Amino acid sequence: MLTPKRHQLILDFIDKHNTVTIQDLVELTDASESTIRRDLSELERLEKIERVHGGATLKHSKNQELSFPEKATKYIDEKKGIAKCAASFVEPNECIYLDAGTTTFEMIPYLAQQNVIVVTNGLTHLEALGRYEISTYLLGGFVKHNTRALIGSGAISSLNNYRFDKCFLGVNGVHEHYGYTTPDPEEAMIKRSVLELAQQQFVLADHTKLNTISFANIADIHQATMITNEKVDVDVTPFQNKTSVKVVSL
Amino acid sequence: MLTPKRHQLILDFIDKHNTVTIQDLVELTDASESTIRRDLSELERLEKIERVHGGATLKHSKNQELSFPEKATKYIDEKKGIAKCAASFVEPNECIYLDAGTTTFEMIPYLAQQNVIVVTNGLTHLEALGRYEISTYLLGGFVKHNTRALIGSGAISSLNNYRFDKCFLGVNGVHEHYGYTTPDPEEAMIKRSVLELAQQQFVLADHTKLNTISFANIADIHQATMITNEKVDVDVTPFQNKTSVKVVSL
DNA sequence: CTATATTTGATTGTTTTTGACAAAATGTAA
DNA sequence: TTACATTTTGTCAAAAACAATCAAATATAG
Repeated sequence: MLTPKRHQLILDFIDKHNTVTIQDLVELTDASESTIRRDLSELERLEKIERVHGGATLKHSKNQELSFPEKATKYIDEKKGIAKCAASFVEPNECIYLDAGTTTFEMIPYLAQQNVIVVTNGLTHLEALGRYEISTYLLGGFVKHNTRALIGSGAISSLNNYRFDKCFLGVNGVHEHYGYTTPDPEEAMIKRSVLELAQQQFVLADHTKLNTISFANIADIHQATMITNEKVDVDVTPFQNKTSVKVVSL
Repeated sequence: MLTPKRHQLILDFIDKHNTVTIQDLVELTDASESTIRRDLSELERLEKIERVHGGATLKHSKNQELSFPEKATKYIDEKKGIAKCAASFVEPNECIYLDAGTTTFEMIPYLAQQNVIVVTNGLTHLEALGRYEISTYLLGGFVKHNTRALIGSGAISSLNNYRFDKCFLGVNGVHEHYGYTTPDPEEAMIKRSVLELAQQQFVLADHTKLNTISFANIADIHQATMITNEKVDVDVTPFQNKTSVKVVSL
């Protein structure tokens, strides 16, 4: 059977049943498991379906980035350590920018007694900021519901109302050559603008982000101080040659 | 059976019956207790359900969050009626402004299928707007933590990025001579700006607001269509002489 | 036709999922 | 409270599914 025909059969089956197992498809197409696996990989690459252990399902629209609760529990201790270190740079009465994201979120408790003013694009931060009675300004813009962040031209133009003593950004990738990266170009643009508006720049990145590259470039390594945590299998010296790096040990 | 399919079955069952026991799910899915437990843990982590001893239930907040706890119980039926009426003015594909507040909040479910774009300064609206997958823009500005609204110069300047087909405002007072009023001058200023940026203006005011005066003036009666509910002890004819009034009967 | 490139199915070792079981925790009834 | 039954958690080994590799089969080009 021709490959396109097989692919069509697979897509039709999934459309009809929502899910499908490899075995179903072996019977349906009379091809081997290997072939079906290859087909599924290909169809996933084309974003037509979503592979799951044992088969495939209809694609969810929002699987590009993990939504908030999913991320939140991963590496939480690392994040807390990094956040605590980051917060130690904040001085009383400063105006700081807190990026949306789980690591920056963990900074909030440490900001409570500092009488700082916080500007953020992260909707998830608001409740905690309110609880600690921290003066907060929110960027405007389009509401990205899955990550609960504000993006778009509205956010960028809101930014021009503010200047920051320090900014604290989360990123998805840190790479010696490709710099700081994140999946969403819109968010990258905001982070880039923030970097320009702050006197001092900090990037918070746990060890899983090091030496990985995401789609959209934010800035070069040297444009911010990087705060990360130590891990035996990751060598931070290449980064240290390019920018100031703070390594947190748990 | 594939994991996502099992998860879906579990969620469907809980949606239908509100609660479920592990045994129910073992029978339903033909999986072992261990697997079901793992599924429930995972679904709880994703905040889809709530685990209880012996099984799982609908997530508490899911229903609660649709209407907020304190104010929302007061005159909630009146507000819902007014909100439904207000929403009936919204046409598909329009851009509308939804003011912060409990009455405007109740409009959200009725907007779901209309493919509208919503601009708002109400942080409490965001979760519901997200759940109904409504395109949302948020004003920027200072976060007033107690009412969870955005105010200040940042909010005003954000507004200039937008124009609205219709705006829906909440008010605290409606008076024949003193017009629409609200306690906070900052919020009044925002409402006033919004009125100017919209083609059509609506004010939502249940009967308790009629003939009362609050501190800060927003606009004259005639500058918006008023949507209210009927009550024997309030005479709406003075208002009807000055502006268009829609009276909702429960 | 031969040579080359592509697709396919089988095999390998590795990873993930699963079900079973024991120990700990929790709920219940006396 | 204690005693008892049920449920939960954590661990482990078996089973299923996986990615990677390779050689045979098939298709394509010259």
